Amino acid sequence: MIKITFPDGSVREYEAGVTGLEIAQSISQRLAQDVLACGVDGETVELNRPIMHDASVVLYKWEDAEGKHAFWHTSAHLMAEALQELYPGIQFGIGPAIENGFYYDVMPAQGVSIREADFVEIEKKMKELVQRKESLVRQDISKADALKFFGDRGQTYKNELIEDLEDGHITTYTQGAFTDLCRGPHMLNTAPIKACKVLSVSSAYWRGDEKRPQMTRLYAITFPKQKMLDEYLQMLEEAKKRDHRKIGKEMGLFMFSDRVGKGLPMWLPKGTALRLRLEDFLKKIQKRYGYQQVITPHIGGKNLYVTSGHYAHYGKDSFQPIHTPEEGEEYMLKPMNCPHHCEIFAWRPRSYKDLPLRLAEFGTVYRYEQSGELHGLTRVRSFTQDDAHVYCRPDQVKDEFIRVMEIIQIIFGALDFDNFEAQISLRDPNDKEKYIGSDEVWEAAEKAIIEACAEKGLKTTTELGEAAFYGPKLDFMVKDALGRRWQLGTIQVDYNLPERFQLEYVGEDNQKHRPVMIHRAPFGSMERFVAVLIEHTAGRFPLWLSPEQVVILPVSEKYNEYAYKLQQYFDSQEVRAEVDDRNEKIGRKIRDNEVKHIPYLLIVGEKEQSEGTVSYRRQGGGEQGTLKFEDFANKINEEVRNMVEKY
RNA sequence: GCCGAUAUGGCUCAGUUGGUAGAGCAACGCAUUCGUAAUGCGUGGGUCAGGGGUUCGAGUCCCCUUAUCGGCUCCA
Repeated sequence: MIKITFPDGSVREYEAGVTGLEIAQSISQRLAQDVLACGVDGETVELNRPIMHDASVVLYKWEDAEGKHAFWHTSAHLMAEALQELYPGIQFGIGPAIENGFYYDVMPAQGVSIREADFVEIEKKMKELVQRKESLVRQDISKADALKFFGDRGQTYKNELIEDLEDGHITTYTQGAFTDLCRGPHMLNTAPIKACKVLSVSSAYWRGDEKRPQMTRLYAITFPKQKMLDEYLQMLEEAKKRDHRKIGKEMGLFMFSDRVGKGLPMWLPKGTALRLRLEDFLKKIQKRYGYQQVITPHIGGKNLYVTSGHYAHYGKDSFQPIHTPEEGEEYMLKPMNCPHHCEIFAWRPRSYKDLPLRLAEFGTVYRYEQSGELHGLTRVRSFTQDDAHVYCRPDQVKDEFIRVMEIIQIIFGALDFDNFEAQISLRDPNDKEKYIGSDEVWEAAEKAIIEACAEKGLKTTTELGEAAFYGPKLDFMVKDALGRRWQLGTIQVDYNLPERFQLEYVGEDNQKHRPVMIHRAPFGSMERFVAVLIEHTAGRFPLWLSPEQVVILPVSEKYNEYAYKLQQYFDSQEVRAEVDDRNEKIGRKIRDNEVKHIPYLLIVGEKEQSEGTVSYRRQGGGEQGTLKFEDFANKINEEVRNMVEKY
């Protein structure tokens, strides 16, 4: 007999060789039906894997990430099986489960392509295969046999994968006529897959290498119930309604023009009002944190970037130099503000008493992003960073880093951005060529970041090889409406630029010392931040009043809750009379909590020339009075500001 | 940059096997002043992304360019 320990700490005894499924059956029939995979001592395995020793066991259902993973991974095999039947001669790459569903990279036979129009056929075939209730059979296979097996079937990509595997650790899974190289784990058979949907087709480089062939990547998702698929698809539709590109267009926040150029956004009056509101908010905080504003030109001499090292790294992939009538004179659109700020630091001799010197600028920069990368406001070719550079003594780095983290926390907190991820990006220790600066300097910078995060108790993930070429960084990542991850705030410790610009300060010892530089941008870029803010607020959070009396009111399930707050102010005939006709209707709807019919996002109470007065009365009795429209608007502004800024 | 898809009035979309551009909303005008999915009547608005080709004839078929969308790669 062996002892099986469950997550709740309870222990049961079973015969050696018992399987996860048998354990589930011993608990309840219902559980046995729902369980998809099991964890044995931390490893997820099939339900029919015999357990030979004492172990801690977790039974995974659909609700568990591991359960979904097994479900989707199995579904990937199912789709591959369908593709194998539909597209003779197709070769398979990899087919993993992902956050929402799975994909399979395939290479159809020469001259064959898989198109959106074929999705229905694939889904049909998958459903047909499910009907056969085929079991997935796991088999250990030697490397030589595996190479022969897949080689005989012309699966060159699979063989390339096998080459990298260690003999003795190779397994395959077979269902019906389809055998795949796979580590598992899987469900015991494909029967639980009740609903499937091929979502999109695109291409992906084999093994992520742009020099390798492009595979056809099919994204799909499956569910144990048709209803769950319907709900998922509906959820996707809802998410599309929150897309900042759609809302930005509808609300008139920003625009693009082919004549101006792709990736070059233009802020319309309402969008500008929103953006300025955010900028003012940050400026106020920065003032409190001892920052000084500076303003620098949009271009800089090419030599500036040769000095900074950016030219060597990005020169060829940037907007190319601007030439003047002067022979040999070249300027570049600035792709970042740091070099300009370094010149400001070097403006005059600096004392240790000047440090930390915190220079802030809403600096518009220009980067030649690959055309296929452009995406709404989130990836553009001209954008404004809420940039600042903190020059400090080496012993001040950690404190300054922490102060920057505080600013980011204030902002994210005020805007209710709670589900961000903090990512520490370090250099790839195996590819030091990519980076500039000495080992000691890198180690000091990485240590400072790690310690600062630990000290602030920030939950972080660490990515190797994601550092900027001049230093490690801490990034704050937020997801958009469709779950795509975008980097917003960033803090970077840099020992290299001060070196390149030979920045110095005179220390207490009357000797010259090199300052350390911290790059930081809490919003990241105004464009991207506003994009993500729109998608977040459209989903759930209240409202914004700019100094121009623009209220942006997002619609969501929680809409009523926010609408109620506004109701307090709009509960008067006079307000209705003051705002223009269209907004009047909206005001009324808010009052009546008639929100289900309102479009995604509204602007309420916008009034350009108002001379009248407003009588207002707070709902539920209490405060009332009469104010000029302007004062009334300011009053609302103030209250909403307090509400939003919370601190 | 790469693979694939898309491109019709301000917006959302129709437009059957190629035969002289349609709707709703918006805008504008008049009436109405309470009409609480949004009053009534009327008006204007598109060389169907741009260019080339096939054809007696192209929004509809073919090619090129541009932009956008979904991914890949990239992201100072």
